[in-house]
Amino acid sequence: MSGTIDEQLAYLAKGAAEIIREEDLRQRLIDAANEGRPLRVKAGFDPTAPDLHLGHTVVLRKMKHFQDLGHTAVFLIGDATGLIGDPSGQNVTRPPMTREQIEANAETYKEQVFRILDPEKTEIRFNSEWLMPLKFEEIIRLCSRYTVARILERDDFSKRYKSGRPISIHELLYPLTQAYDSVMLKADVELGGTDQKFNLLVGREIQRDYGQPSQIVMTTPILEGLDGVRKMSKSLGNYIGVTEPADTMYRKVMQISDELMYGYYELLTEVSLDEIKELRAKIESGGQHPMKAKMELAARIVTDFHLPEAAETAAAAFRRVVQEGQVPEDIPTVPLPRAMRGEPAIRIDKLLREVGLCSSGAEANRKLKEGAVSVNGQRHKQMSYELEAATKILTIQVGKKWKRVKVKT
RNA sequence: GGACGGGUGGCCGAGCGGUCAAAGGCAGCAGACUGUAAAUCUGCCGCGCAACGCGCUACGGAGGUUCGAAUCCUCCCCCGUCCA
Repeated sequence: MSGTIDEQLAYLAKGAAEIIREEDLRQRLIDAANEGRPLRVKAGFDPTAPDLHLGHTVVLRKMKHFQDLGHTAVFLIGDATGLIGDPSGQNVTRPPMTREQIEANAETYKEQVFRILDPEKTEIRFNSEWLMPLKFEEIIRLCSRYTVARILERDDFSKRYKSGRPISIHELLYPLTQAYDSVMLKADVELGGTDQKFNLLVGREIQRDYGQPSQIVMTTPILEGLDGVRKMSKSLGNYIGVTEPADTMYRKVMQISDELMYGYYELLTEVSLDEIKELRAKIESGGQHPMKAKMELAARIVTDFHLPEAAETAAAAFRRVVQEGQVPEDIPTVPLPRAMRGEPAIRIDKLLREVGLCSSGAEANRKLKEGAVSVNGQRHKQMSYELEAATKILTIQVGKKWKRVKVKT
């Protein structure tokens, strides 16, 4: 543990949306220093999707900051609560997951978190450990400590209730179980996105009920997805996964709007707020091209999850493929479907479907008409394609998707 | 238990016997523009078929009425509201 308490506080507060309560955190840091005991900093993750994405990393980065000061990160995998599905921010009940799905997802989590967290100071836990053995009696006891009215205060619950959309009883249990996790883990601090605020606060009260000091709640801003409108999430498809290839990651970052770029700088890099403000001023006054700043951002993000040289390779690929419109390097090559071999002309619409460039023949047809299809660099609109005797490989492009088809061996 | 309202394409939502592959919006895809974008504009947006057409599948499920049903009837399933 290093630095004065004020310095530590400032370090931790940076990029946090809210700290409840900051005075408590100060005191807890002092206590930790005096007792020589690291704080237990909890953050829970639902294994509802197999991949972590940059949205998750906002919280993970904050955990890392605590680790930098010597504290312990408790990475909680909500395998038991995954059976409920966090209703936060949802307007519908989530379908529950199967045991197998959850376990598979939890496994991939483990591999991914250490791209950010320090394994030496991380504890990975599963809440099934204490939730599954819970006796009915104990569940009743837990439930008796909170009231329906208070649970319904939660924004999404009250909205759903008022608008006549269903809320299942088990969803009401979610905040309570999450709170119970904090009790079992003896959490000093719990981190989460601002949409988690309610759940995190319930933890404070339940801990008190169980005779523990209330955890400090720290929320981080919600990272917007690539569309710049909705929260980054796997199910919305507007995400960048931490295990995605460098090229893909780079390209996705470049696709965000200029406006969104500043938010990403703030939540996904260590660049300070002052520096970001400066960058913004420079761009708005015309002193710097926004694209350059975005490339810089893309490079930083790629570097966080890949080898340093990957960023350069990705940048080069981006320049070549997207900016210069050249053929990408890593196009998958597939053989010509058996049924189509030996013919002088190829039915391109069928081929697109067989090769997976289009999901149906009807779609392939539309794409042809729209002029989205190129064969060997030439836009092609006809259904059939006359093969020349010398042609061995067809390089086919449909919009952003590419494939090579081996016509002759 | 009773009364009422509802279940439509990935989502929201109109349609309430033929002209419905189903208005409109969102999301998505493609093209144009550009800085790669965003914004904007244009087109597409169930599947099959060498096709400006024909066929098939679709409006919670199963039957039925009708020349014809997303639209009417019956039963069932699911959801909501109010009363108890």
